[in-house]
Amino acid sequence: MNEQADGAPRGRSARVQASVHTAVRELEAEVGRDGLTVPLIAQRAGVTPSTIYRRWGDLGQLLSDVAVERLRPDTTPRDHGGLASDLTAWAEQFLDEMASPAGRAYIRDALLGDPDGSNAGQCSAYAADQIDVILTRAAERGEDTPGVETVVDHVVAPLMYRILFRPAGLDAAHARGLVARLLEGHTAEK
Amino acid sequence: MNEQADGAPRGRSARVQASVHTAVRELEAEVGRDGLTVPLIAQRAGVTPSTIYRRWGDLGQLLSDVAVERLRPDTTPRDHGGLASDLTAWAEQFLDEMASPAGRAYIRDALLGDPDGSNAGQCSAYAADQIDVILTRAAERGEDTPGVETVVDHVVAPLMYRILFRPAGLDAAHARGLVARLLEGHTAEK
DNA sequence: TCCCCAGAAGCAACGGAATTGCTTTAAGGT
DNA sequence: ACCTTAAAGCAATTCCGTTGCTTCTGGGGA
Repeated sequence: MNEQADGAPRGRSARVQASVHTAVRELEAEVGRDGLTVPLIAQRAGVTPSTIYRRWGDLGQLLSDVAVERLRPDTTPRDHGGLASDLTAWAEQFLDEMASPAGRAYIRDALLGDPDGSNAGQCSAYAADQIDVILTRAAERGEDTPGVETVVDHVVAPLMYRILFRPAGLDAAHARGLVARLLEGHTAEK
Repeated sequence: MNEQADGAPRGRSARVQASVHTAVRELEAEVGRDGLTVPLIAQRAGVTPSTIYRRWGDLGQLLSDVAVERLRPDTTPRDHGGLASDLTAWAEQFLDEMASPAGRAYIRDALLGDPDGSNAGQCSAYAADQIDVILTRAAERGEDTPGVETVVDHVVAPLMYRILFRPAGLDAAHARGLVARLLEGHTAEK
């Protein structure tokens, strides 16, 4: 016996996982990030604390899971008709989402409760996937494109580094400059 | 009444701070990063737990302090006679120290228990200072140099991003490539 | 020199989070 | 329809985190 066609997924485990995740999101909005506690989340989710400890280990890893879920892009990058404008728009949006207080908090949580680095890797993969879409589209147009790794190194990494280590003096202009420099450099060395 | 000329600094506060820091370092080596706990550290340091909680807030912030202390560079960058070799050597050493398991743990701790971002800023400042020394030296030789911000964006940031988000496939060759690309790009667009 | 005062550490008690052995229930396969 | 296995519930225990109050250190002023 399985579930219907709606969102409710298979089995008790999945139900628990879903209710815990939504409990985290709800409580995060209600009591704030620092008011979160495992017993509190458990109560809201209609679950015993030990269940959470056994499945996630501790609060940090649970928050890390939820954070990664929230950092997943919900749309594919818009098509602006050219590589430069596609990348620029994407970088600006990326910066917007990640540099906000909420975005920074999610990044921190994701890195924090992540012993083996798999959650952080997932975040990086999200960005790489988005960039890959943009680059593939550009290549199909016949444009000359840098590699995904190059874009990650010279656009994503600088933005993320500044978000984490030097929040001051980071704006859309800087993001645009990074993209511009990347494309100049790429076509120049071609 | 003050202290003698040796390392023991002024007053009870400083003595406590020192003994707590050394207790953290000792216990980190003995019981491992995950075995650390405030009461344990307090006992080793000959201090009551409440003292630590009042001074540092929680374990995370204490570890963040200790981590930043360890991430401070202990030497000025070696002079290899040219900007390219200076930067390359520095990048390789930076990667070596930061990408090791111990280095990654310190970076994580420094970022983690750092509500206002001042510790992370300090880490970034360490790297920027080192780079500034190299660039200034190059400028005095009459070499054409990029700005510190540019080096941070295109060498430090990519390395740090990969350390944090994508530990796999990161080696000295990649660090060298980043420096090479930076200097090409810089002279090319001049 | 002595005393006083502000700040920091010690002490102790309490609330609640984290952990664990055992039991119970649900899901899926035979 | 049963049986097996994995996951959740339950309950008890430990000890971490927190706080009000007391005690002590050490620097500055009378």
